Amino acid sequence: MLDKSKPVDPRVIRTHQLLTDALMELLKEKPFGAVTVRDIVERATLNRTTFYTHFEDKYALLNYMIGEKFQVLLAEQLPTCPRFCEDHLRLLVITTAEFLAQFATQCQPNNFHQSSPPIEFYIHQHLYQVVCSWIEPDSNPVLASVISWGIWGTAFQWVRRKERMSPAVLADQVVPLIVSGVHPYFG
Amino acid sequence: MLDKSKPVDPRVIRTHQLLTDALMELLKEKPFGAVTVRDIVERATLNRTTFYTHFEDKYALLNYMIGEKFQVLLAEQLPTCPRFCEDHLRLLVITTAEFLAQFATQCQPNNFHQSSPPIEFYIHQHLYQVVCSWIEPDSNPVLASVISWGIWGTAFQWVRRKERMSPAVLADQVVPLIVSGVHPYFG
DNA sequence: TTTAATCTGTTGGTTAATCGACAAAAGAGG
DNA sequence: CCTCTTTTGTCGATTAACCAACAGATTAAA
Repeated sequence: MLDKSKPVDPRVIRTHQLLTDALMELLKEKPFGAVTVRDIVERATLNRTTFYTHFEDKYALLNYMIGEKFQVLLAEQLPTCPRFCEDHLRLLVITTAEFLAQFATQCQPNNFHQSSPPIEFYIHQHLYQVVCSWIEPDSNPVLASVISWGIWGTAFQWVRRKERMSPAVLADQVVPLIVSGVHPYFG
Repeated sequence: MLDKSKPVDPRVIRTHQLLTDALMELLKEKPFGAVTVRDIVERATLNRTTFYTHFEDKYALLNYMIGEKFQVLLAEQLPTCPRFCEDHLRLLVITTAEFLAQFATQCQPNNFHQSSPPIEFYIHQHLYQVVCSWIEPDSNPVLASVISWGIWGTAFQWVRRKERMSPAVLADQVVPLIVSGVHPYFG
């Protein structure tokens, strides 16, 4: 996004909604790589110029869309003021897994895994931001990376399996590892 | 409507759609008399000023909406080039009856019959225009009135009945009367 | 009746969306 | 390879949507 602050003008909100809705529809029909900016704006009944006043390119829109949808899911699952603890970490892992799974089913089966870069990559950035908001990222700049990539990678592999355990069971196995891993840093 | 010609600007098309969708939603919840312009624009996520650049008042919007929906239904039922004949007259009666019935079920049960003026009134204008497009209205200015009001009034009473015949049967009874009535004028 | 609140319709100034056009880059097919 | 087509990203000018504010009408309550 060109301007990261939350939009207030109702026209901007509507435009963002139209664009994300259009992209989501198109991802049900063809892989992200085959989607053009023209496709998106035609589906959204918007002018192509308007697209570029809001997003650099289609990758920026995809990133924005995933962030929005992930935030909505997080807001539903997490308490109002989440913090870095075992319970909330568990919910974060479950939500991430469910998000990837839900997204995979929404898109065409072959869409999800064959784009370059993989669509799943875009979720990590938002996951990282959540972890950063929980810990003090300046104290140890690597901490948030290890945690967020650990969660992301595990969920990434998990969602690709045909036979996979439930998100809750996955979280039960992941969280203790993270907690014991970061234990030295929290006494 | 302030400008009767079909809108071409995609923003105008979208605004019209948002307004009619909002009004239709509100009519499911409360009678038209209780719907304010503010209600409509809030539901449509539009500014109140924008409403007045397109419509005189809420009655004009209702009229426009009914016209649009009626036209869509007509386009589905009638052939591409309808004319004044028994077959197409029959389809017109059926479509009118079905439109009123469908509209009545879409709105709250008590909404439909207790507004002032009755919502049904707004359909006549569009019915009249269709009949005018079929005959030569200048030759006999009363002809279109008698036909359109005859169809409208019959459908109006028909839709208020608890136990009512099918639209097709209704048309079978109405059309012969019209045809024999206007027969002297068409030799 | 008076007061307070809401709805209506309008105005002028600001911001976003549209449009046509353009050059450059990327693909497709011969 | 070259040509034809499509896509991409950008530009300035036009139009529509937004917003705050206003006066007058309507309605509800005190």
